[in-house]
Amino acid sequence: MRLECGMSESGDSFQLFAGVCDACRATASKLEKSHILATYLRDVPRESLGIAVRFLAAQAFPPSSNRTLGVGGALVVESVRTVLNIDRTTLNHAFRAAGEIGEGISELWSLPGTNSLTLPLIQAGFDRIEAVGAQDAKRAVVIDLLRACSNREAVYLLKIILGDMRIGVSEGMVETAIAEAFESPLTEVRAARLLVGDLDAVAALAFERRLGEARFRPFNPLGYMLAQPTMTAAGAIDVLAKREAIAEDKYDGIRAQLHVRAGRVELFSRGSGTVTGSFPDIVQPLAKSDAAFVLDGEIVPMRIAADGAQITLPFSSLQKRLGRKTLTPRMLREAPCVYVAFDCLFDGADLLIDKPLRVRRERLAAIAAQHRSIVLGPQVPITNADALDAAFVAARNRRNEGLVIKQLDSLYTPGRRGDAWLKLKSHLPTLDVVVIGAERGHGKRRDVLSDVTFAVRRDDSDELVTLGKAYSGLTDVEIAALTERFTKETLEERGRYRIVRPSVVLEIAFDQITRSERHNSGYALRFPRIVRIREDKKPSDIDTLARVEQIYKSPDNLAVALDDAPPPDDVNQLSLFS
DNA sequence: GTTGTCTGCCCC
DNA sequence: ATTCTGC
DNA sequence: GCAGAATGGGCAGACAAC
Repeated sequence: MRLECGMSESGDSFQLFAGVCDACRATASKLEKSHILATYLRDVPRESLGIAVRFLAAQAFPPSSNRTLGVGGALVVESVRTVLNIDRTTLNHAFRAAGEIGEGISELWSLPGTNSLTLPLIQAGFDRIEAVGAQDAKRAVVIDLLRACSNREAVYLLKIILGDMRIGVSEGMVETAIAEAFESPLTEVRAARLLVGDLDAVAALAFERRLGEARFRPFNPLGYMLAQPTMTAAGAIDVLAKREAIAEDKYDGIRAQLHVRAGRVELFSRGSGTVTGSFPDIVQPLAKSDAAFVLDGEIVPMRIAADGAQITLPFSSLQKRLGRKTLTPRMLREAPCVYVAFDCLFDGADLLIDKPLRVRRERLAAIAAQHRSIVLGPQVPITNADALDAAFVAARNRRNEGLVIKQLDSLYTPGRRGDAWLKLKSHLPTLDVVVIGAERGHGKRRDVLSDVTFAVRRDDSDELVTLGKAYSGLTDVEIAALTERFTKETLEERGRYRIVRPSVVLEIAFDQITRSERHNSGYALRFPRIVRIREDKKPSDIDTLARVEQIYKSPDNLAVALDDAPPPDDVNQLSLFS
C-alpha cells in the first residue's frame, strides 16, 4: 500500500488520516480497505487511536456520550463560503456535481494547509464547537479549522462534521480493521463492542490485547436484538418448525434500553443517545429503586384502562415529547407513556444475554412486579397458525402494528437479525400514483433522477395533488430508465426540482397515512416505498384523494387515534404521578 | 407579539 | 424505518 | 448474509419577517 502523504508525517497527522481515507475510497474491496486501515491503526500513536477510529466512522464524539456538534449543512456551507470567498451558486454547483458537500469542495480548494493539524487538534476543535453554544461562535471555530486545512484535509473534516464518510467505511469496517490491526478475532472485537459500546473503548482494549476482559456495565448500552420480517402467519409457523415460541405485540414506539442502578435511571434509544429527560413518567417512579437491572423494551404512548386493557396511541403523540425543553403536566396527561418491557438483559450482577428467553422472562416478571412504570405486554404461546392469527387480531385491536414471535429457547443476540425473533406486520393497501416531479439524488445517485414526487387525482377533476416523495424500491436499472424518461418529459425546471409530464404510474406501499401540511393533498405517507412501475396503467387510472381519505380513516391506519377514548383524567392511574 | 421558514436532530 | 448492491 | 449507501415524514427550537 502506498500513501501519498508528504514526508514528515507523524502518525497522528490529519493529512495522513485523509490519505488513508483516500486509499480506502479508491478500492471497493473490503479486504483491501481492512488492510489499509489496519496498517494505519497500528502506527497511530496510542493516545490518538480512539480519535482515529471514531473519525473513520465519521463520528465527532463517542455515540454514547450524547454530545453533538450542532453543525449541519447550512452552517458548513456558510463557513466554506467565508474561507474561500466565493458565491453560493458556485458552491452549490460544485456540491451538485460531486453529489455531496465534502467531496464537492475539493475542486474549489486552493489553500495549501498549514500541515500542522493533528487528530487531537481536530478533536479539540470539535470540543470547542460543542462548548460554544451560539451558531456564530460555532461557525468561527469551523472557519479556523478549515483555514488550516489542505485540500484533502478539508474534505474529510467536513465529512466527519456532517457524519457521513461515503468511502465504503463505517463502523463495521472499522471493527474489521481493529481486529486485523491488533491480531484479534473479529468475533471478539464485535463481542467487546456490544459490551462496552463505543469504538474508541474497543480499540483501546484491542491495543492492549485485553478484549477478553470487556465486561458489561450498566449505563453502557448493549446492542439491540432485531426481528426478521415475515409476510404471513403460515410462513412464520414454518420458520418456527415446532420450536416453542411466544408472540407479543409489536409496538410503534421508541425501542429503548432501561438501565437502573443505585438510584440512577437512563433510557437509551437505538441511536445510543439517551431520551431519559423526555419521559419523567417512566423514570421518576424508578428513581428510588436500589435494584440494578437492564431491560429491553419499548417506550409506548398508551392508555391503560381501569381493567388493565391497553390501547396504544399514535406515534406522533410520542414524538412531540422528544427534544422538548419543557414538558407540561398537560402533555404528560394527554400523551401518557409507559415502558413496555419485553426482555431482561442484566439483573443484579448477572448478564443474561446468553440465557434462554424463558429464563430472561422469569427475571423480567420479578422486576416488573415491583415497579409501576414498567408494564408487561400481553404474551401468548404460539402452537399453530390459528393461535397466531388470533393473537394478531388481538394485537391490532390494541392498536399495535402486529406481532413479534420469539423462540423461548433463543439467546439474546444483539445486532443480529436471525430467525429467533420474527416480526409479522399488517399492511395497508397500496396506492397507484403518478409522478409529477423529479430531482437528482446524492452521492452515487447524483446524476440520476432518483427522487420522485408523486400525486393522486382530486375526485371529479383533473387536478393532481401531491402526496409524497419516494426513492427506494427501484433497482439502479429502473432508475436509469426513468431518468431518461423524466428528462424527455420535463415540463419546467425550477432549480434542482423539475416538473415532469404526468405519465409514469407507480404502485406505492406505506405504513401509515398522516394528515400533513407538507403536501397539498393534505396527507402524507409514512415510510413510502415503490413496489413497482405500473407500465400497464395510464395516469387516468391512478387512485383518487377519496381513496386516500378512505384508507386514512380505516381502522388499520394507526396514525389515527380511536375517537371513543375515555377522558384523559381516567387514564393510566398506574403511571401518573401521585 | 405573531407567523413563517430554516435547521438540526431525533424517532420511526 | 426500507430497499438495493457489491463483496 | 453482511455492511454500506441512499432515501421518506415529522418534531421542537432558533431566528427572520411581518
